[in-house]
Amino acid sequence: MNRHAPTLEDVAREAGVSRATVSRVVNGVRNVDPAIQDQVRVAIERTGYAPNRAARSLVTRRTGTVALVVSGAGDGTGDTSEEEQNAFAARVFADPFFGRVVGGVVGFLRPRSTHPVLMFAESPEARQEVLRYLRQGNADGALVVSTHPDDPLPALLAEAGLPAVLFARPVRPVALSHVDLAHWDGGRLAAERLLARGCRKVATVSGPWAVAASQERLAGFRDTMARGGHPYVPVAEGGFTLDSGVAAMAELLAEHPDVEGVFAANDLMAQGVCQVLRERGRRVPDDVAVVGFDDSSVAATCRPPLTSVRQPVEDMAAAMARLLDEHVRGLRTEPASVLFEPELVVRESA
Amino acid sequence: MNRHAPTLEDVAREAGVSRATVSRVVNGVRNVDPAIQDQVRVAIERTGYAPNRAARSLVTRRTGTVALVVSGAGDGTGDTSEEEQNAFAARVFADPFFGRVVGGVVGFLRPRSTHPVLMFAESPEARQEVLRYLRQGNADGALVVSTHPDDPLPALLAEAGLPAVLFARPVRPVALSHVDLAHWDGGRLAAERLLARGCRKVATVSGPWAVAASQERLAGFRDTMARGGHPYVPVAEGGFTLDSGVAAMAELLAEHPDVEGVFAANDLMAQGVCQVLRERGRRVPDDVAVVGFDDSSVAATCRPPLTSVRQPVEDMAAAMARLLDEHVRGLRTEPASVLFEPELVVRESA
DNA sequence: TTGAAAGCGCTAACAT
DNA sequence: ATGTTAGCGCTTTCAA
Repeated sequence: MNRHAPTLEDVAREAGVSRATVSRVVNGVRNVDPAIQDQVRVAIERTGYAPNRAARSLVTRRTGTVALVVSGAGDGTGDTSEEEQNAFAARVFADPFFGRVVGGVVGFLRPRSTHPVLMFAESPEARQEVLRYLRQGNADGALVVSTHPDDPLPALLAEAGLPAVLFARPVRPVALSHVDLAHWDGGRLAAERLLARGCRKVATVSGPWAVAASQERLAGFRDTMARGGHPYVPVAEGGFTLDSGVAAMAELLAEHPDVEGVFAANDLMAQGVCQVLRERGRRVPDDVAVVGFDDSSVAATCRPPLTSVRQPVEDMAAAMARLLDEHVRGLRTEPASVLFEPELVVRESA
Repeated sequence: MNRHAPTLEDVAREAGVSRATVSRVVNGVRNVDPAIQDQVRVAIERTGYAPNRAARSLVTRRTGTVALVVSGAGDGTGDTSEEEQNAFAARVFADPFFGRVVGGVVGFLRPRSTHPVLMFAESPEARQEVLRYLRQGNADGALVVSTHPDDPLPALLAEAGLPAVLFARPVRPVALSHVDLAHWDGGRLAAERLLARGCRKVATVSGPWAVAASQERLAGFRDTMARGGHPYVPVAEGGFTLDSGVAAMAELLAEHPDVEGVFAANDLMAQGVCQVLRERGRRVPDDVAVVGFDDSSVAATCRPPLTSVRQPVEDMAAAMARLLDEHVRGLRTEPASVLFEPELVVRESA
């Protein structure tokens, strides 16, 4: 028994036609006699033929694969051990946000029979590896989710002329398409909710200063609070992690023990906020109302469940994949930016 | 300016040698004059050459890619909408276990310049897609993590003669390599800890009956408790989720309000156990000691931090990747099974 | 509408 | 030690 996978040639022989005709049928090109199409299809069935990806890719110069890159800003000063990389992967997956990104990307790609290659780019070597990978034609382009504002990868990608789409607008402009959220509006929604509940003393745990989204959420929140008659809003900076939320809330509570409402710039930090509040004997939402951001899975599992500003991450991720697809297929040549609107999801915490 | 990527031919011309020589240098084959090696390397540098993956793959019949498949047991009776798929992805990523698997896999793969393609196989169509993908030569093999004991994918893979390695021994034997944990010993470790703390009334929240690992953990726990003089241990079945842990503990507490120690078959459920306990006014560990399983990230973030039976998931995942690599390279022809030992990690909950 | 034939860029015999 | 050459399986002009 020959363990060789059947080729176009085999199918052609079986169907009594030429390779070219089989190719046309396989690729759904018109101009093929319906009767012959059937013959070919039967032959394909009988031989168990599956087109060879490498051969096809060699001539079409397309791979039907995209890289999904989770990118940091490691500068290579630390060691790039396997340990460190594991830690990076663990951190990434610990954030429920990323699972939603994957869900959205896969949702778009799968109907097109393509699947994402997962790459981490947290060090200079890892970034070079991403570039090498794309240049070798392992994938047609990259979907990049940066975990850090100083991430150099987008610029490298743009420079190399490799198709890529970013999640969130990069701090320094880069000639790449991206999707983003109207963060200012998200901050506004949080403020409106707290205002509507009658909270007078409010505080906020922001994301890292360096992240543009943090600033916009904060601005939207503050501007709206000011317009509502509360010009001063104490802020503590967090790092989008549970621990940083805990620390920030402890700090806030020390200086403003009379706080009645808190807006945390993501759900993970909001969870930390709730923990601290409970430990200090404050009830949520009776004593202190808490609004989170993202509407991630922790929003639902948190005690109490979090009222949160929903970021339609799945839709945004799917949009990234669509943009990349358009770029790769040459349907789109100029970088585009797609903006999504947030939405308030009311649960128990506020 | 020609936007064509440089080929071997270009490098050869630049270096004044033949394509074959350049190929040898690129692939690190000996028998090449050191001086010429340098010439070639310079030429590669100057041209910015990167080997074309498709062309290489076409002749070597290897892709340097592996599929990382997260597999369920969907039977296609429900709708396989994008929504459902998103939900599956979200559920998978909500479990910190999976992040560790990815970390371990990437840790092994990356030094070899290969990267995993992420696939979900929760429906019959998705499973066929995995088979198709592998048969087309998109990847050399699959690393399969099943979320359900009745997962039909392993058998399909084995039948098709596609290289694959499983996480955990499948319920019905399949001719594929796998890695696994000595679950019985894990249950024993949990029991020993509770026994050592002097807990007399203990209960356990098990994993789903259908999962072999659940039964083994339970058996190890019960046998050891019995040997320690506690032949009867109440059990409530959980589903490895936070909610199921909450429900199971509520049930247990209703029937056994005097419980002093609880072993939950994973950390997520242990977290649910702690939540219920706290809500019912029981302090952990003072009133009730709780031991989790996995030592996942929630073990550390849980309040209180969980004492847990550590499963070396990263190492196990890396071992999967290694096994697959050996199978693909033909270094290993018979299915193998690699067993790992658990370890107790003591924190505050017990 | 169909077939013949020329490559895509690379590796691996084989020849030198 | 190096070069020559024959494909790998597919798509795609170009003819018929």
